[in-house]
Amino acid sequence: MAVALDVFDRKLLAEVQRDAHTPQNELGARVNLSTAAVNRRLRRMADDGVIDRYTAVVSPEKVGCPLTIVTTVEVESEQIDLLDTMKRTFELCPQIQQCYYVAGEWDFVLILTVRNMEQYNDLTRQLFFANNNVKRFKTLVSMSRVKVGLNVPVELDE
Amino acid sequence: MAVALDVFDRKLLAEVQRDAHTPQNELGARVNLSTAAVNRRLRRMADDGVIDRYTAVVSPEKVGCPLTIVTTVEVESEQIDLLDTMKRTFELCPQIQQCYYVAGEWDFVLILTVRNMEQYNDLTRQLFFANNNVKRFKTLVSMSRVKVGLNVPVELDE
DNA sequence: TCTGAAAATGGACCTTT
DNA sequence: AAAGGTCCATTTTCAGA
Repeated sequence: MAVALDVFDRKLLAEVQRDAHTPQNELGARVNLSTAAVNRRLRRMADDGVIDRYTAVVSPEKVGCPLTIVTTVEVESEQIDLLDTMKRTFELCPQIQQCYYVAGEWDFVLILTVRNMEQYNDLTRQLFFANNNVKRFKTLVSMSRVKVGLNVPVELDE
Repeated sequence: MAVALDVFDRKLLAEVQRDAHTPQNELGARVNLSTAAVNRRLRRMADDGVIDRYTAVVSPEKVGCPLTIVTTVEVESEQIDLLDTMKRTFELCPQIQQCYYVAGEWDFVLILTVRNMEQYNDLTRQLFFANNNVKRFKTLVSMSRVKVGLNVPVELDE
């Protein structure tokens, strides 16, 4: 599953996670590699799935979704097909940025981005109250997005 | 805080959140706009902070960080400077992808990406056990990353 | 919106290990 | 073979008319 990555690859990953718009010649200067080599490595990592995709990170506040909410969900039954339809529902809900199926006190952890409390309230009805398989859920309202990203740590030494 | 966005802007945001490497002429074709118009709109949204940054999404599994963990933390005291140093500590930890300061049963929700349980265990020592202001914390180990992203929902109608 | 210059990407080809 | 470098064609970005 994991892919062999040398120091150059890891440095490049750190750079493009920080800023994917850095031109390849600039990246080359930073990691000590020609533009062409940078190009090849980035392409290879994209082909290998090491780089999953490139994306624009949008500010939720600026587009009118200032409210971030973390919701934990406990299900009634962990029957496979019930879980699967539940996962699908969560995946399809645009306000759900992230959904983790977890072991522990809860079954799902959701990260939501919503316009306001009313919208969240509506969503709880659709997603939880209307779903027989939701035993209970807990809402944690974010007061501050202290750190937000999907950056994966990479070792830069050696 | 929020910025006025028309349908074109919102469609563009949806596109670049999906794939930031789509060329601007292609984007133009999709939303019915000239390349130059797309260029200007994207630049303006970046200048306005609507688009915060561009980033490469790296697969944690492929780089040897297959374990995602959600941790909730309750603090002893909510004294401002204690909270601030705590936030700073979380921000600086590379394995913490996300940190939300929340209202409710817990004070912080963390999303971590780690190599293995041992590394997580080490981190709990550093971050929680060594910190007097951590009253308790709970660990939820992710069995499946059902949906992962930072996509912000945008209305495409009208 | 169109046109064209500047910048960036990515392939061809040769060299090194 | 695998990976680097240089050079060149193509594509993409981006500003001026």
